Amino acid sequence: MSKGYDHHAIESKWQAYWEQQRPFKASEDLSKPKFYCLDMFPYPSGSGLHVGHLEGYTATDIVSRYKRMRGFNVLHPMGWDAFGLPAEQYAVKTGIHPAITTAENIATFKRQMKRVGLSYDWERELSTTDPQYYRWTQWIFLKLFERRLAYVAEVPVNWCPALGTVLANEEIIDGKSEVGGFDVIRKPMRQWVLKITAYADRLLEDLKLVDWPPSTLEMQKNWIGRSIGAEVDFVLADRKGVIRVFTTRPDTLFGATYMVLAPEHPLVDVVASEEQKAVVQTYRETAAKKSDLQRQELDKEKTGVFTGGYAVNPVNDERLPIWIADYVLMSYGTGAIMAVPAHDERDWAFARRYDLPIREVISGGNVQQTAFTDTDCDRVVNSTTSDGSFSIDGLTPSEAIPKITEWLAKQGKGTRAVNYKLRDWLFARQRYWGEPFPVLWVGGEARPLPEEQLPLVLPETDNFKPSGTGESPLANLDAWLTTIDPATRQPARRETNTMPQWAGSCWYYLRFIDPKNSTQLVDPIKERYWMPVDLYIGGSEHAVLHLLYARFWHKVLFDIGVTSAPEPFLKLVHQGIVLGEDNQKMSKSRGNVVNPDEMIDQFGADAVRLYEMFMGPLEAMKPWSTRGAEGVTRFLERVWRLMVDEQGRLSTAIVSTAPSLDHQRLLHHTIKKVTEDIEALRFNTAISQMMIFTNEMTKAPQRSRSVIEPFVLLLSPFAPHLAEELWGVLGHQPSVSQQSWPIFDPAMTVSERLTIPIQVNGRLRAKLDVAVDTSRDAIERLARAEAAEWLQEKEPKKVIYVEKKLLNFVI
RNA sequence: GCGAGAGUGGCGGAACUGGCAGACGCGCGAGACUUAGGAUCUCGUGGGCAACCGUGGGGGUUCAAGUCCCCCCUCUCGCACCA
Repeated sequence: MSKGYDHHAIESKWQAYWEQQRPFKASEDLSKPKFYCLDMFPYPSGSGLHVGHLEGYTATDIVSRYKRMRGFNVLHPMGWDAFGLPAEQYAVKTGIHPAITTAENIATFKRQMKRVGLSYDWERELSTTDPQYYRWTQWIFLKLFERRLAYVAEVPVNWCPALGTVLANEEIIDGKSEVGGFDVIRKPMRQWVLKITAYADRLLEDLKLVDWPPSTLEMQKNWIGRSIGAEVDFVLADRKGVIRVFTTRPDTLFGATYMVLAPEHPLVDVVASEEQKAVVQTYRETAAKKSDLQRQELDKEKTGVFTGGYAVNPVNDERLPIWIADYVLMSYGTGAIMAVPAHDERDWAFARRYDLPIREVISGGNVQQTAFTDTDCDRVVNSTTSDGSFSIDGLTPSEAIPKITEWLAKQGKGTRAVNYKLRDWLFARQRYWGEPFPVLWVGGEARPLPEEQLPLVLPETDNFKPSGTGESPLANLDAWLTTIDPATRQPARRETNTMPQWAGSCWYYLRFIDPKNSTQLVDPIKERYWMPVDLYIGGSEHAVLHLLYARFWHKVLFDIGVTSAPEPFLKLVHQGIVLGEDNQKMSKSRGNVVNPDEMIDQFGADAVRLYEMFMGPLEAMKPWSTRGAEGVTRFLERVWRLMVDEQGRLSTAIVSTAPSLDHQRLLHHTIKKVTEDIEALRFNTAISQMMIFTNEMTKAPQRSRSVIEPFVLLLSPFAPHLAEELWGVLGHQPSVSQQSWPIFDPAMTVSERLTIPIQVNGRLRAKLDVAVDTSRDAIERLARAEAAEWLQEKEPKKVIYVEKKLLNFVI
């Protein structure tokens, strides 16, 4: 049997070498240029690594290996986002402590990552569940609390009376509990909330500083949902009180014909007349029973009832009937609107249904037929006060908006206002497997735990079932629960909520910089050196929440001087979803899941890495193809045979003599292409070029070392095990990772002959093979001869010559 | 409905600022070496007999359009009564 390319032997050999030599450690020498290359760290689930994970991890690994060879000090770490619901649910079912499950899963993930040859600096490994880590998560919470960015509010939770527990959104399917299928209702409970809205403007503004995919930027902007308009006060007609509304269209104020309060609005009771009280009450109760899902149902006919009350339009003193309707949400703006049916689709539909007047105040549409919402080209009409002292008639809406806003402000009836869709962040979970809050309750007041008492360690228990009161399982642990407040020496009860999974992932990139620091979250000198993250790769499912929460915490940490850069992640890329061979999403039920371990057994880690990158553009969604993996395996075998003979020795085709000019050019072109493609994360085309190189060299009976050796280096970030082995076969000491990245000579990337396509009227008619320095005249003369058949002896009207590119006769 | 991205051979996909459409790989076909080939190597492979036709469809700009402009269709992702 011949000694072919044995990926099993080669890969385990070099993995053992890396394990021992640790060549991927980030250096503490802070004088070198740095590159921080980060993956979104995974939740270590029971099912192990997925080929989708591997796509992103391979991409960052190639960049990291490449950057090291370019002389950068590279920080490429990995850790575990290990708190979370699945381990806890498993514990409830089996009684096995989540810490045990988590440790096992981490071991699996780590083993798989090492098998793929990912060049992480494992000395920086961290887990969010480690008290030495979550000590600092708790510390950040104390800072948020100190700055009044963490507060307690009554917030509705998903309460399942049958199960006696609070449920996470993920545990509810179609309004029923996932377990048992019981009803779930909304019930207000005391909750910790983080004031992310205080950072809304900066979170929006600073998106200008980052290089992120447009869709992700857009999603963040929409989530923050900033809109500029005015708040306007409408005085109640027959009672004391004021309804304040938010509107983005104060220019349509003269067109308001009724008002709407959200059913939960506190003024409803004040406004409702005696005769209407009963209907109003019924409507409110129906609305309250509806789930969010039902209330948001599309195409639903709008409903509402008249309250019997009236308010006064501040611009014309008109009496406007006040309605309640569930199309107005208590959670946005002021929970009340002025309705302008002529120029708002929702108000128009509602007015039609309940026969309310529609008054046109912007010309250009037919408001009896449909709402006219354009603001670009048309004019304001019917908008002058009865005494004529104020008018916006004749202006365009965009001119009218500032004018009327200013006027309202002068009259004390309104003000310019900015509104956000972004809500404060509900930060508490009624769970065991999360970070405990460093908070004590003393006489109904929340008191922070002193910093010296951190970490507040999650207490041991074997009962992971919920307490039955809606509190977390921690409420069952009396010995842990009751304590003494160190400040006042009074009896205290610990906070029983834990933090959501997002908490640990909000700042882990900072801890990788200085993972063992026991006195600080991160050393400021190291932080200034390493931050921001230069390249961050992970799934687009985190486009909003994780990335928004992390940016929020980062900005708070920036404000207290822990971080030095305004934004944490400079460049962000989402790897595309890897579909099954059937072009469907991979799922156990479809049976189309590709197991990375099996693929590595069959083809080897290098082939799997290479195929992951060769499938297509990193960001695109694309199907897995085992045939395709075979294809790149053939490529690696060809590379092997380029240098190694059948006895496993250096091939006699490898020579020390100078290469041909063609081979030199091919090499330099390949260096250029691979280098530029890695920089632009176009790994698929980099691999194509290496295939072209290999195909050419396979044909050559003599392969010069001076072209083969640089090629092995180019291949090394992609197929590191094979590259190390070949480097050894070529007679060099390990490791390729210590070699410098090859440099191309621009002079060598241009060839001495050119093919000039000859067109007649833009159609390709001939091709000319000429020396690069052939003059235009000479080319044209040759071209006329070549294209004579098509020119038909006519003199072309025009001859277009693009330098070294093309020649086109126009006849 | 709104927003973002995308539509190229039998398949995955190339084509940097408008300049040879289909690189590279898969699949397929032929040949070579072989007792043998599901190994390896070489050659071929968008359609059409041809003139020609071809980058979702229809217009346009240009000497020249996958690439730029206008209209439309389809798919993916996100948001969805946000006043």
